[in-house]
Amino acid sequence: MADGEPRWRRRKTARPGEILEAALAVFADKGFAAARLSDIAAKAGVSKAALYVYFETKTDLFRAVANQVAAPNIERLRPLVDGEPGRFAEMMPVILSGIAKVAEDMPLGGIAKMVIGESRNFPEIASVWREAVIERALSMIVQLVEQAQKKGEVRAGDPRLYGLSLLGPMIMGVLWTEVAVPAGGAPIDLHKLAAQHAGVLMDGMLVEARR
Amino acid sequence: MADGEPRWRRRKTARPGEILEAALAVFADKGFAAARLSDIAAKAGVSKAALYVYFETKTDLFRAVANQVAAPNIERLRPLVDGEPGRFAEMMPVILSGIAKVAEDMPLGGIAKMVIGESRNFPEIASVWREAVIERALSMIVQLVEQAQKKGEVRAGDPRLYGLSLLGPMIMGVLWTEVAVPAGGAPIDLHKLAAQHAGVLMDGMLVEARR
Amino acid sequence: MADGEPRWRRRKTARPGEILEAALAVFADKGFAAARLSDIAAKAGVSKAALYVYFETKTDLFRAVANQVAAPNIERLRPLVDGEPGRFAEMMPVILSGIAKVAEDMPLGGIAKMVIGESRNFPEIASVWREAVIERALSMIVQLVEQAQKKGEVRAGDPRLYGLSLLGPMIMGVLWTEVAVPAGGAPIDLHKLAAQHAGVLMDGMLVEARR
Amino acid sequence: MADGEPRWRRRKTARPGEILEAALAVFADKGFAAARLSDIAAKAGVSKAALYVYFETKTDLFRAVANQVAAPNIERLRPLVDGEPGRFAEMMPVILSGIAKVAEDMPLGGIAKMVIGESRNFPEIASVWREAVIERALSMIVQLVEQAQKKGEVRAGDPRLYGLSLLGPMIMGVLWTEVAVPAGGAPIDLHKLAAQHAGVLMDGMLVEARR
DNA sequence: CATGAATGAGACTTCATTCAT
DNA sequence: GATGAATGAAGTCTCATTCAT
Repeated sequence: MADGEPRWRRRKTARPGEILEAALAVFADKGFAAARLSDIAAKAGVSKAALYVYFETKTDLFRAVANQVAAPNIERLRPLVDGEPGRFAEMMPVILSGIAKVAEDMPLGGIAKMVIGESRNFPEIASVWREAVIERALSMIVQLVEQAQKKGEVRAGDPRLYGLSLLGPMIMGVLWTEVAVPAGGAPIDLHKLAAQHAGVLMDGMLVEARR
Repeated sequence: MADGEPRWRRRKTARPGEILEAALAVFADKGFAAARLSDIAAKAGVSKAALYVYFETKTDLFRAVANQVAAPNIERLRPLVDGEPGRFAEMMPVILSGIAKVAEDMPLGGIAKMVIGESRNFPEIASVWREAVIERALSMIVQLVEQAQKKGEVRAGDPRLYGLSLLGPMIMGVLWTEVAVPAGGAPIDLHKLAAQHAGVLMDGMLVEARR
Repeated sequence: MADGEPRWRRRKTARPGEILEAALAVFADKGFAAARLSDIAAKAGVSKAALYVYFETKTDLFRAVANQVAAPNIERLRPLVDGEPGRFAEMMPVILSGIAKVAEDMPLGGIAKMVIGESRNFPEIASVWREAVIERALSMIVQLVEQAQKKGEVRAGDPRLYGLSLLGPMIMGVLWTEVAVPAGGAPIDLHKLAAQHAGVLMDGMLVEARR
Repeated sequence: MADGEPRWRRRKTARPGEILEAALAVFADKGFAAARLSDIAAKAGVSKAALYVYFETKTDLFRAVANQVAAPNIERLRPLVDGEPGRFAEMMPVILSGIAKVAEDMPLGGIAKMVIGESRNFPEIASVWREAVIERALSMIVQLVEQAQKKGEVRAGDPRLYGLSLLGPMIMGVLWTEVAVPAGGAPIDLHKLAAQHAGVLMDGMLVEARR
């Protein structure tokens, strides 16, 4: 023991990332107030005191998590609308299934739950998320809709509300998966939802009877 | 002090209701963990100890709020689908604007936020809400869709997913109003959303160009 | 209901007695601090508030119980030594089996436990019991011993310490029954103890061999 | 404040012991329910929260005190009967004065009071003490008596009851010192009691007159 | 007299945060 | 940088006590 080899050496620089990861998991699971720093520390494999080396307060850590995790979300969204915008009818399924795919890769539901649940207690975080993620996604869609309307592809109507028609079911699907399924609800296949919903957006639910 | 105001006057049966009301407001605002019994007591105009006359623990009170508040929700839903189910195309706008109306009358957004935020910490409450409210609403819609499909009014497709297409935007609208608007987002007119979304559901967003 | 016969009428005067009885049971069982007024009230079949009709505070009630219950104890002791004091050797078994008999008729163990346990918190009660019961009993015995010593029946020695030799095992027996038996100890027959201990007091334990 | 005294200094391994010591004092004095954690903390020179670093609950702390303090008691008893058991008549005074000595070194009275007072509220503790201390002491004596009876030194009779005859006065003496003396009773010299009681046990109280 | 309803004071307990090492 | 030990502040809950009826 005395002059032996240390059993392992810490990956110094990795620490903050590991902590953020652990914190995201716990915050997303429990919410801000119910999350215990001791749980986060344990999950990150460090002492409670170590958290304070990197983050000044619990609130700070929460902010960091929320913001840190917002960035990659935005990046994921960009490719969905970048480049030559094709015909609207062709874009929609791509966008919707893109969202379904993103939801597979990151704990989108947990994050949404966290942001929704703490929106009053941390207005700034709700702000950040609204501005950095939701609003950006929405505005991309609004843009697409407006362009499509100009080209005569999409009917007249408030583009923003069209955005909700478009996104709403996907978000509900994500929340359902996060909230209702653990409570005994039947699981939903987000990709099928994306596909069918794209159909609704294009042709409506009705068979013939217009008007 | 002598022959002054009595320190408190009994309002017997009213008390528990007043407490539940206050508790709903605070829980919906802050979430379970961040809600302080002193806030609830103050808002209800009683002492902290009085809460314990009617509810055994904070958890109990939360449960009572969540359950108590579930019942009227169900009642509100019933008229939306009762009676002769007319043509699907005529029902949809009614249902959607019905939801918009309900959202005006009760703090639907706050409740949703509360239930979503505490779903992991109180799985039973998520269960109750899923079963008593969401699932019930969804199944009413699923039923309508199935009937309409039989009559040839609605295209083939998973009725449950159609339900999400139908409800999703309204729920997103409600959450937007609760979460994003206080964080600086532009308000949404739920009735306009209902109307326009009904159009989407009927005819789709596209002008002519099918596929 | 309006002008009917009341279903039962309360035995007004009995109330305080019933309360004291209930209080004795609970105090003896739990001790002062751990005893809940609600338990006492329930056991007495009255409301908590009713206790305050007869006793000003919990402390008051405790005092009343301790004192009220001290009196009959003293009365029970009197016959044990009253009248012509016979020969000491004949008195001892009578006294000891008298104690055993008293222990059968009243919750002597519970009371002892109560007084012992609360002696620091209620010095006055320890005082009352010491003076009114223990000291009195002891002094009666001391007196007997002194008389017997004068008559040459009993050896020289501190009469007070003789008193402890005499009483100690009976008290230990009572405490054993109250404390150790519920905790799994083998029960003791107090009458047999009284008889055998009387033998010890008279002849000692040894066979012949006087050192 | 700058370069002043550190607010607290760690004494690592010492802490739990110091806390137990303080807790013993307070519990023995007040009983479980009436003991305040703040008193214990103050007496131990730590914050209330520090108690929770070492003990999960007040109950836990109480248990630890009762058990921790039982062990040394047992050790103290062992030498009293170990080794060649001499003649019974010679052992008795040794045992009794041994008890008197133990009572000088540790707060035997306080502990007894505590255990007796909380026996109903903490049956397990009464069990531990009965089994680990009382029963053990008693059985040692019972053994001695039985051996002595075989050798013809001690009269026939229930050895267990002889045990009570032997121990009872010492225990009463200890309780007297703890309970009655602070309430105004005349102090007792436990060593004198031991000596005189040993005489009683050997020869009885009577001068000549047998029977 | 009796009580259901209400409360103030205070207890135990938790937890984010800090300090000496 | 990292941590075990410690704590202050605050929260939930209990309970003796009071008040209007």
